[in-house]
Formats: sequence, structure tokens, C-alpha cells
Amino acid sequence: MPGFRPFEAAELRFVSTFKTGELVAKPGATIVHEGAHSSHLYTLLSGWAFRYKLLADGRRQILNYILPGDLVGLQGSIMDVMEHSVEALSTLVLCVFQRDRLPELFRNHAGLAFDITWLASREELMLDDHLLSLGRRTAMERAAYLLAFLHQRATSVGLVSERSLLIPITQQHVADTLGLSVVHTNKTLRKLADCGLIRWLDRACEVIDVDGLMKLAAWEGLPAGRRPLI
Amino acid sequence: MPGFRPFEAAELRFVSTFKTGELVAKPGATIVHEGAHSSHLYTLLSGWAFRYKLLADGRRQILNYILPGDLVGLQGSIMDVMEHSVEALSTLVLCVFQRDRLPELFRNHAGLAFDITWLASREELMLDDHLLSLGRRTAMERAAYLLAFLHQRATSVGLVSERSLLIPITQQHVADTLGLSVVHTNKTLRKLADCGLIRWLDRACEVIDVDGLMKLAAWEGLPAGRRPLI
DNA sequence: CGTAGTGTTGACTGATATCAACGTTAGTGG
DNA sequence: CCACTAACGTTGATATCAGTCAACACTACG
Repeated sequence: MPGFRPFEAAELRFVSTFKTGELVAKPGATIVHEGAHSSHLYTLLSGWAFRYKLLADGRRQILNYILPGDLVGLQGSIMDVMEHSVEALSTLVLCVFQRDRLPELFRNHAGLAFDITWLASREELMLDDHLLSLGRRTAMERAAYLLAFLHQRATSVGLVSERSLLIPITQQHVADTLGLSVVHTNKTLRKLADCGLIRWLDRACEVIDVDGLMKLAAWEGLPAGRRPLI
Repeated sequence: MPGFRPFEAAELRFVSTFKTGELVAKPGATIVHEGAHSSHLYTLLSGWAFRYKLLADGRRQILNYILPGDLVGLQGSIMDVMEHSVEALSTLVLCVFQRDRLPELFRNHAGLAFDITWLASREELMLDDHLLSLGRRTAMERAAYLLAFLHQRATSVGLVSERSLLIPITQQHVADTLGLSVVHTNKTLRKLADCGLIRWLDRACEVIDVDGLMKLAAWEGLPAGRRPLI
């Protein structure tokens, strides 16, 4: 896989013992529960998922999307309580790590420790972008940003084959990401479709013109560069 | 200082050589510029600051606030480009680190490396809360959340003396944090003041009833527990 | 064949933005 | 010492974006 930094031999050996197994999750399954203690640490191998938080009265906010190569449950492994939930959008395959060997990883494999911090910094960077979007962009701009963002992330892990990508989300997901109602989200997505920027399929979105979306949202894209994989 | 984890001797020795000096910044000064390469890595020793991003047309979103003990510029040290700016709210004293010795820190001081990752996770956790606020809370709830949040953070670093705290921000800062207009922010803060929850001073906010604010926002507070200091 | 989830649309309502004016204060230069 | 200016905070009138309500079509599924 291009775009990932290569492993050293010792790192590879450690990671293979660090891994305790694989977990498969069905669409709609909750992998991580907000408020849970000592959940596991995972890497997503394939599929789409998302992180979210709930308010007491049921209002839901989607915080970010999880794509192959992303860590799941790091925050819960480092602090002790999980402060968000994670749900599968498609069928997932996760690599399960031994959470309690994280200190050992930091002690003996500085390269891997740095990679984890790198991934945490990248998450922070994405959240910053989302915050800018929710706070200061209009509904159209927000929607355009979100779809351009997901397209770019999918591209960077090789999910965009022959110029086409289906993002497996419903309009309810989009609404809960953008902080809008479903109805208004529907009208906004319709406008984007009428402009020829996207196509909305059954429970999926096809991005037709990424550059158009990025221009509409005035979004520069994520910084390029090689990323680590754990 | 209670609430911080103690250093080991070797860590203390390293940190004292890792530090190259101190930087003092005046209120309104920009310490870190969005788009800048190779900025420094700092720890804030005293004062209040904030991180923000701008849209091309000048719309500003404040991402988070920086209080004593927080790292400044970690994202820029790990990726290469700074993706946000940092501005001083009050007079700051910063501890300046040698950014290029970060790999050495990871290699020889696993405990400190873990601390950095802990701080990054905590930042992520705060951003998650902000995202929930911007996406799903009303103007009143958002304002209440923000002020309760800042009060709690100030408390945890010992800034709240004799039950009183002045947060050194203008209503423009609040507006740019909450994603609202200044005018509406003013009306919202007025309502909070009329409820006896806060008092608005010249260029500062005094929190009178944190519990009332937290209840209004349905916010649980940040997870408790000992934090690292670098 | 009913039911639940999803997407769509129109009518109406409400929250927040925009515009405008004004008071206060602190700083500045004459 | 006194205009003058620039931030900052305040308030009311009006405009607009997004929310709510309601109805309906479509599909998958039991």
C-alpha cells in the first residue's frame, strides 16, 4: 500500500504479538460505548464507521468518520473512560490489540509510539476542520465540505476505484454530522445534486465533482504526506 | 501543584535540557501562524490563549482555549505545517522547547512520550465536546457550556481563588467560539446574567453559578484524574 | 400485506443574522 | 486638558436561514 510508512522488522514482530485477534462487526453494530470502562484498542482494517456523542434528550452529534488504518478506542485506552461511541456503517473488520501492553509499546518501540501520537494529531486536525465547518459555514458549504472530506479520506486509503466512490451513509448521518435537521439536509443535498456535484443513491452518496465541492466550501483539503499504519 | 503527576529524576533532567528558554507575549499577540512551517513547541506557563482558524473571507472560528500546562504547537511539530493560529488573551509566559529533539524524547523517555499522547487525547476529548455543542446545542446551552467549561479548566489549574474567577475574553471571542453573531451572543449572555448565572464585566466574564451552567447545558464536566505536566 | 426506515416536498414557524443606532470607556494626539 | 477615535457592549427593527409539522412515495423485510 503506497502512502504508508514502512515497518521495521522489530516493530513488525511486536505488532504481530500485540494483536490478539480480529473482530467482525455488522452494519449498525456499536463497537464502543460512551461511558464504558476499559474498552479495547483496535485498528480498522476494512469498512466505514463513525464516532458520535449523545445529549441526554437524544440529540446526536457525529464527531468524525473512521476509515481503514484509523485507530479506534485510543482515547479510552489512555484516559480510562470512553467519552464517545462508535458505530459501524458497513461490515467492519477490526484488528484487536492488547490495551494493557500500550505502556510496553511506548517503552520499547518509540517509532510506534510516535505513530500513535501522529494519528492523534491528525484526528485533532480533522476535528479542527469540522469545528470550523459547524461554527462558520452555511448549510451548503458544510455539506460540500463533508462530502469532499470523506471523498479525500477514501481516496487516500485507495477506496476510490475507477473515479467512482459510494459513501455508505444515510441523510440522517449527514444531518447529525452537520448539525442540521434531516429535512433541511435533504433540501441541501438536493441542491448539491442539482448542481451536478453529487448523486444521491439509495443509502449512499456518490461524489461526482470533488473540486467543485472543495471550491464551494473553500476547503483546502487535508495536508498531504506519508502516514503511519499500526 | 496538586493534580499533576510527579516527575522522575531522569525525566526532570531531560526536560530541563529540552527547554531552550522562555517567551513572553502581550495580549493580542499571535504566537503561532496558520500555514507556518516549523514553528516551535511550547508549554504555557501562565496566562490565557486560544487557537483559531480563519475562512478565506475572514470568518473566524475559535477551536479551543489554552491554559497553563497545555502544549502549544504540538500538531505543527508532528505534522510539518501549522493548521491553526494561536493568539494571547492575556500576558503569556511560554516555555520554549527544541522541536527537533522530539524524536529523542520518544526514544529515551517513554513516560514523557506517553504524557504527550495523553495531552493530545485530552485535546481530542475537549474538541469532541465542542463539536457536540456547536452541532446540537441551542445558543443558551452553548454559552452555558462554554463558560462552565472554561471555569472548570481554570479551576483544575488553580486559577479560581476565593470562589471567584475572571475569564479574560470579549463577547466577540464568545461569538467566534459558539458560531454565533456578536449581537446574538450579547443577548444570550444578557439572559444568562439575568438568570444570575454569570456577571459580565468590562472585557471579562465572572462565573457565579457553575452548577447552574452545567445543568442548563446538560454537561457532565471533563473527566477527573491526575494529569501530566511537561 | 403490513410495517419500519428512508427519501422527498410544501407550508408554516422560530431561532439567529443583519442592520442600525447609541452609550461607555480607554487611548491618542493636539 | 480636550477633542477625536476605536473597541466594546447594548438594544430594537427587520430579514433570512433552518427547524418543525405533515403528508406521501419507495423499498426491504417479516
